[in-house]
Amino acid sequence: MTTHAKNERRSDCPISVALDIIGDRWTLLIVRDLLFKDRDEFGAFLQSEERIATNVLADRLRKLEAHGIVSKVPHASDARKSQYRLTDRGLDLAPILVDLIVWAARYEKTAAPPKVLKRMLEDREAFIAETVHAAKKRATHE
Amino acid sequence: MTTHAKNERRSDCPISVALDIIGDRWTLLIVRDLLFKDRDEFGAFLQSEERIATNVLADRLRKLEAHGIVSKVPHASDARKSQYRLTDRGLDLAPILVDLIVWAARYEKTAAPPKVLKRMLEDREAFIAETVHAAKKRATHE
DNA sequence: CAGGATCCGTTTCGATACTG
DNA sequence: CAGTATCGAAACGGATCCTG
Repeated sequence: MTTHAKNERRSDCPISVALDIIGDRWTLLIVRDLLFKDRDEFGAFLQSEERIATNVLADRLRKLEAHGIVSKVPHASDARKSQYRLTDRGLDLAPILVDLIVWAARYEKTAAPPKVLKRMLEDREAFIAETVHAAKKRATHE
Repeated sequence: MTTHAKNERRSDCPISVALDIIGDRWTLLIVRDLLFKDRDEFGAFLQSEERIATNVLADRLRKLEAHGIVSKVPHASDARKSQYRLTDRGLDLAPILVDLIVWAARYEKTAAPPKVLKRMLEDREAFIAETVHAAKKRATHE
């Protein structure tokens, strides 16, 4: 049922929404998928390597929708499917996600960073613009 | 024990650390407290209005330390206390946290935003610099 | 008294089976 | 394919206890 009646706490740093969305592993992952990967369907999210469970995914998509970050629309061609799109509010997270990824990568001494990362670093503004544009495009006519 | 060789998953977006730290309500909150509030002791974190439990707090501080985001040092004047400081890596989160707070506030139609928020918006760079500087200062001679 | 650790009832998670 | 139902396992929250 998960009628999370939101016990909204007031803080002098209005971070409550951010806590719910960013401060949750799974919602963060979904937003990442929507932004940077070509995933916008239920089944596509499931294929993320982080292996989210179906019930948790359904719950988080509902939460994202409730917060106005994602909107659910019936799929254009396939009646069985639904498509999840980032709203403007969700798209506004793009720069933050990029910075977050860059931050994480900076201290991670793992193998060679992927090309994406290089672009994020050297061409941040353009990369963000392209990402948002691509996400919007996907949303309109996929 | 910094044996964080755990279940490191490889992703083409190296977001794993970010998931562990930012994608967790409590660690996110601790970092916020360290950055923007004058809290750097165990007891101080407990007084956050979000009411973290002592066992969870201890766990998250350990996790932050393991990830090299926070360091624990004996308190200068009071032998009973410990002080938690943000490392350089932790301080690098400042711009991201600021953007996150601004993002959250932009869509939150609650009461008048606090002064801090105004500064974050109108004077972002300077505000971040001051915040980091203040955190460092606190760390050295509090 | 500050910084935890431990116990314990409740909530959430994660895996899988199941349904429309 | 997109979810829901179920259930054991893990995490949480709160209270209390312990230790320097």
